Amino acid sequence: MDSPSPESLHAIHKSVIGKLLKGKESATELHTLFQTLPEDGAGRVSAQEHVLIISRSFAESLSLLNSGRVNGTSQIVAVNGGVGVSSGDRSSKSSDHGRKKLGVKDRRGCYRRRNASQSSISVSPTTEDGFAWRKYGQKEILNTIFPRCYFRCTHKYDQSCKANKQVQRIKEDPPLYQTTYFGHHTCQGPPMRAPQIISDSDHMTDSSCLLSFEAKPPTKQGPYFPNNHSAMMISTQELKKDETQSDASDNKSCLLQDLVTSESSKVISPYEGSSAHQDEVASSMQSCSSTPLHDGLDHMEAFSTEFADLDQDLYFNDMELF
DNA sequence: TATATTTGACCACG
DNA sequence: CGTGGTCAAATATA
Repeated sequence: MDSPSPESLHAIHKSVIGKLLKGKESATELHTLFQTLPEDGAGRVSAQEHVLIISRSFAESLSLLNSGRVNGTSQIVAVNGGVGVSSGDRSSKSSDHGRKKLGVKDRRGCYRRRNASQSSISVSPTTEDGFAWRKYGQKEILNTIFPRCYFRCTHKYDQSCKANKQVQRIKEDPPLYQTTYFGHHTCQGPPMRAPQIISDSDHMTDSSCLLSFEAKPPTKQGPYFPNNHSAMMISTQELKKDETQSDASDNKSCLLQDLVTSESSKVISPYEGSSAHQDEVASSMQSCSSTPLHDGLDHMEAFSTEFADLDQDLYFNDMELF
């Protein structure tokens, strides 16, 4: 049949994602606005709920678009297919109650490393995203200040939802979290309201930026995310190294945050021309870092020169994969 | 009592 | 062998 050319498909995808991103940004800004309103009206609560729903709807759509691209190659099979630990499995080994069953070979850690090729990264002052998550692990990660938290969808077992996410705090004072999503929600909009998410965030300002990445299959010089950050972060890591070695770990996080900020606005730009909104997002994020960083700015210069490549790279990825 | 979180163990991967 | 992702018993919370 007359199927659209790949180019026009790319264009359509890009356009759709751009619009979704815009909508989501608006929703989050709206949400932020609500935070500033007095808490008297009951209407505010319901309005906020709507905002959450909208926000969630956008996030889900984006997630679907991301994962839909591989369609057929059941993404992230490694996680569930490989490990295959489900409730039944669990009960089968609950026979002995010892915490350490050294003799018995249980299946802890029996997993395949996640194929990072399917991920969306969101940087936000909150971890709130409207979905119900269940934390299943936390780990100290090398060269990071804060531990990384691992979440799976609450409906992993009852609805076989494969959505997972990793949340890493990247800045302390105004909290800033980098959330990496894997897989998309196949669960039905659960009857639960949003927050059941991470405990340590009471900030509801959901001014997040969603970056979506896709691995280029052939590039093999190690995993797509060699460390704990996305492709975007990879080269920022080098900058970070300087910082790390020099000293102040706090400085490090500031720098990272700054980089992230610029990333966000940069990355979104390929989707849609209008940059006014992006600036708002960027500045709203910037406002999170009240710390003026002289050192960081120096690095930003170096970073910006590198950025041309990064930007292209990212853009390229998106183009390639849509 | 049911459900969620914590945390040490386990193991694949590089 | 080090690191990161996951499991699951123990524990906490509703």
